[in-house]
This record gives sequence, C-alpha cells and structure tokens, in this order.
Amino acid sequence: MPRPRTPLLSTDRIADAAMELVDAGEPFGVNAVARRLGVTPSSLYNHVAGRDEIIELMRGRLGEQYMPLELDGPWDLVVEGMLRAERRMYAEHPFLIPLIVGKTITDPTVIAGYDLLATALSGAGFPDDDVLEIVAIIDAFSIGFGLDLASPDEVWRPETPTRTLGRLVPGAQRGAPRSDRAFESGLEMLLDGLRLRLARTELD
Amino acid sequence: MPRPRTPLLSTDRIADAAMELVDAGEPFGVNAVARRLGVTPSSLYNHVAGRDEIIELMRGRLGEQYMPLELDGPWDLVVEGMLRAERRMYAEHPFLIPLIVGKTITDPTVIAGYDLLATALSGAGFPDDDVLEIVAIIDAFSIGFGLDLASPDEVWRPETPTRTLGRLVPGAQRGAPRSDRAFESGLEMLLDGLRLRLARTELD
DNA sequence: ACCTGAACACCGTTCAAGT
DNA sequence: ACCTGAACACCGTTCAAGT
Repeated sequence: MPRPRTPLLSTDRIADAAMELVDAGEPFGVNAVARRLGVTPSSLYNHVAGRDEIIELMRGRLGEQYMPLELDGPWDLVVEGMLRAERRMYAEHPFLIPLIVGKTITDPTVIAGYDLLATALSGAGFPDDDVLEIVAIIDAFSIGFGLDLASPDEVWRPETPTRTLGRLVPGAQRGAPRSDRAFESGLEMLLDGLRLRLARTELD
Repeated sequence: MPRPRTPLLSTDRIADAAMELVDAGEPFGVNAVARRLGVTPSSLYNHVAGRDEIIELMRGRLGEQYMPLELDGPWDLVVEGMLRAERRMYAEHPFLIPLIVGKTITDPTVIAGYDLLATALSGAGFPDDDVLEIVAIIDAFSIGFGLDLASPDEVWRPETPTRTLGRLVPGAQRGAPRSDRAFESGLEMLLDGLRLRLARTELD
C-alpha cells in the first residue's frame, strides 16, 4: 500500500501516538510509535528526522497545552505560575520527564514560556547577570521535583540495618501525595529565598 | 579461550570499566563495557545480572568514594555536607546522572548516607512525618542541580524572537561555573528555608 | 510526495558447549 | 566456575523501489 492518496501520517499524528505511548507507560521508541500507527518505522522518516525530533514534538505539544502565556502581574506570581504549570504537566505526564531532561530546548512555545519568566525577573529588578542563574535554579527545582514524581514508589530499599530510614520508609506516604507535599514546601522556600535575594539586591 | 585458570572478570573490574566508559562520555551499555574489557558480552552475565546491576555497581562505587559517613554535628551541617558531597560526585561524573535517576537505591553505602541524613533531621526535632519529605526535597534539589550540570552547554536555542532570553543567552556564563553559582544560591535558600521551617515547628 | 520492505549496524539477554 | 559463540528479539536509521 505505497503512497496513499490521502497521507496516513503527519507530525501531529506522530506526536499524538507518541504521547499515548508515553502516557501508557510503555517503552518509547520509533518502532513502537510506528506500530501504534499501524505503519512501518521507516515511514516516519518522511515526516520527522528521527527519535529526538519526536521527543521535541511532544515537548512542544505539552508546551502549548500547559504554558501560561498570558501570565502577567508581579514577578513572584509569574514564577509561581510557571512552576505550577510545569508541575501539572509533569504530574500528568510523568513518563515524559526522563525523555526530555538534558536535551536542548528549541520548541517556540516552551522558549516563549522561559522568555516570559526571564522578562518578569528582569523587570522586577534582578540584575541581568542573575536572571539566567535564577531561571536555572527554577528549572533545577522543577526538574528535580518532576523526577521525584516519576521515580519509583520505592526510592530506597534498605537491605542492611539502618538507624532511621528503615523505620520511616514503611509507614511513609507514597507516590503523588508525598511528592506534592514536598513540592509545596520546596516552592515556599524557593519563593521566600528569591524575595529575600531581591530585597538584598535593592539595598545595593 | 574458555575458562582461564585465573578469572578475567569480577564485579570490581566490570565497575571500573563501566566508570571509565561513562566518564569518557561514551554511550554506556553492556556490549560497550565488554568491548572495553576485551571480552564477550555474554561473559559479563557470569558476574552481574545485567545492565541495571552494572549501573547500581557504579552508584555504589561512587557512594564509597564520596559519601561522608563520618559526618557529624549540627543537622544543617549534615545537610550541607551531604549536598556538597553529592554535588562533587555529580560534577566529577556528570554522565552518570542520567543513568541513575529514577532507579531504586539498594547500595548499602548510599543507603547509609541517606540514613545519616534522616537521623540528623530526626534528631534535630523535625517530626517523623516530615523527615522523608525533607529528604525528598534535598534529593530533588540535588538531582535537579546535578542534571543542570550534565545538561548541554546550550540549554535554550531560541529560533524565534524573544523579549529577554535571546538578549541574555549569548553573553551568559556557561557550563560548570554558571551551574556552580546557581547551586550555591540554591543551597543557601534551601538551608534558610529549612532553618525557618524547624523554628516554626518548635513553636507548636 | 509518501509508504513499503530489505538491509545495516547496533542493542540486551539466554544458553549450549567447552575446559 | 567462567568464558565463547551462536542465537533471539529487539533497537534506530538508510535507501531503493513502487505508485
């Protein structure tokens, strides 16, 4: 069945299938995406350059869905809004996280989100030299807690005696609720820390 | 050359070869490790269960090297010591980070490190219910900044006009120095935040 | 322009065979 | 006990062939 009169594939359809795969927790790959589309792996290469581009397509897809582009107002609300948006995104698509970490971001929507953040920080009075550093902090925070969300229910499996860990682990809250509490506490610390830093900056 | 009278392999030798591979930035894999050892991939299975166990061997290897097991004193110094130890570890072996994130920790030395942390927090007066949450925060922090360190020099590549990002990115500090500054700022915020939290807890 | 099918160079893992 | 070599079921990617 070569060359159907109406194309079977498109970057959109490929992104959809990839997201379905990832959200189902199944191993992501070019071949798996092709299988889900009922198509030969090589067909995909008529639409995307390869595995990495499919991942970037997914990042863009989620960027459009979650990035709060109209966010306005005080800088700390922008920071909080951005972090909560990313948090929701990661919480609803945890299996995507390991795929996107450490890959250069090119998707325009996601770039626009970071630009919004940088603009808010810059406008608030953070020095130019500090803005990207703070964005990096926010990003580290977001990725770190995202991975916490994606990590296995069992983070530690002590096989030797411990003083405290072994006592706490069995009764501890698991999964999303525990991770959510940690995120909220961390968010509070981060915002307090940034406000303090800005106040100090303004003293100079 | 089957069954040499003195074994060619051991978990130690395998871990060494794996670390060399990872530190050189070459793609990690069972086959690649075997190649570096001048041995058939299947030989490795006489010593390890598979790919994941080799990764856990590396975690253990670094745990022994970096975990400050004698760390004692005030809880906040324990937290700082642990974070700086992990930071050094990640900085010196950045390519390991993507391999270990999200995998259950079983290595006794690394478990002992987390136990030390949990014991210090518990002893400082943080409620049992909070300790693992705080450990999770510390971990998220550490992993987040670790990945920042491992991430490409070029985190963002804006291909469309931006208001602020495009202006800041070209002149910005790159690589380890930028990441180090971000880590130091983040560490300060985290410690301040935790001290505040403990003070609030003690008021109740 | 867009899909198939064969091909290539890889993976990780299993297992019988050899000493 | 410990290594080899063949085998299996996978990868991601390329490319000629077909319409």
